[in-house]
Amino acid sequence: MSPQEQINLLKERTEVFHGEAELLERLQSGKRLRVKLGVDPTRPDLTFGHMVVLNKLRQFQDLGHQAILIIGDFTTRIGDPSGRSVARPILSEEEIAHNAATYLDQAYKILDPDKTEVRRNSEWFGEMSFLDALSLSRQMTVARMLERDDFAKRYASKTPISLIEFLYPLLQGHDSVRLESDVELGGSDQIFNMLVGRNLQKDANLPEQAVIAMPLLVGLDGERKMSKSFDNYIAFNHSAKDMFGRIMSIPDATMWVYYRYLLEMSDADIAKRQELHPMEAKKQLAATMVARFYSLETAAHEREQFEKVFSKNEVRDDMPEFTWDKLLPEAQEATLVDLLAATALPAFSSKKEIRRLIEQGAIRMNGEKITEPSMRLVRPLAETVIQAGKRTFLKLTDA
RNA sequence: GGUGGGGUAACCAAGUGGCUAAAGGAUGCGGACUGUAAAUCCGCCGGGCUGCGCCCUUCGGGGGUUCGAAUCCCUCCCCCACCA
Repeated sequence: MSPQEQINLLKERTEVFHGEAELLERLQSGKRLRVKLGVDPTRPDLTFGHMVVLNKLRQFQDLGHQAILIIGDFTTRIGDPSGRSVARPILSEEEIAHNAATYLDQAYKILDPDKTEVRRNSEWFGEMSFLDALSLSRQMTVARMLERDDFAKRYASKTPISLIEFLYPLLQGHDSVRLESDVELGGSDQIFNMLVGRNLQKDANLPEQAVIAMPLLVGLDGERKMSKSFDNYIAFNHSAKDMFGRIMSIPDATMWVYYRYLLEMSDADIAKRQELHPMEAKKQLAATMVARFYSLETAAHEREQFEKVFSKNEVRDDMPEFTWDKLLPEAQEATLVDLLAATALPAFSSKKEIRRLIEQGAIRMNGEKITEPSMRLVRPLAETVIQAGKRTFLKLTDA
């Protein structure tokens, strides 16, 4: 692919693309690009929000370029200033190693491991002296810092800004100097920090990195950005069932955003999809994503199960099984409430909650609605399928 | 260092002596309906119990006043803002 074609492709779906001209030159010189992405070792769970950036990184890899993941193990020790309400716990070596490994496992669902280099920024920060740190901070001015939009706003509204927050972008930028990255990728909340990297590289007489910011993906509610703290996310590690179901729960309008950023579908293809029935389009989205993280078979299975439960009002084929022996080994008879409570399933968080479910007509045994909260069961028990609402199913056997 | 504001259900936020397990909102859950775990409507939403009634725990921690406190007093802890 020609350099210009590469640029055109790489530009797709980005929110910000700085340094296009220099990047083109470098491509024309035949250079294999070094593309950097920072990783936060305090949060090992990747969500579909991360996928937007990872997809872009993968695109670079597919074009033959080198991806570099930076584990911010040093920066973690300082604590990310944006989460300043609560001091972040300092992670131990082991925790960082563990989180990094977990992170990589997930990231490799998208990235090509063979074209990925993993680095820790303690490599260089660990040996820097205070003097080094001071000379690093000389490369930034307060005025330049205050250009940053969120700092400017906070300063104007007299919300405190700690000095360390000023330092943070410098650290991130210094990573770029050390790695001599040609491109830095990130979410659009990272734009400023990434631009600082450009400045520092320039001061170090290095070619400046291009800065590519991807939009922040909207969450399941279709309004706020996807984030764990809003609980509106889908994680790489969600089960196939949950992944499928969660996608089905997004508002119709949001699914097109997902088609665009998660499946990287072209506008033309999206337009075609929009002719489908919205439910069908959403099912296809859900199935494609599940296939990506699990398999085609799993995706087909989940789609089938979903239709069974929600369209036909039937019961799932696969459900957890419990035996009376394990639940209540001593008892020869028990109330339904006690048995369900013993399963410890999330839907049965307390006995009160289970009674509530029964009172609301949510519990079915072998398809029959139970209305009596004090219902008792006696051993031996024939195999019984219990359903609580639309999402919780279990099979109960005697032993 | 000074001044002022604040800590309420594991989220936001009312409530300043009893009728407060504590308004309202958000989230969540259930039901109905449907084109989906979309939308809409209705209901539930601290826990326990031989349940429509009783018991236990809860309003930053501790102590006190009172027949009775989230609400008053004392004390301690923590957060925030403004001024230095």
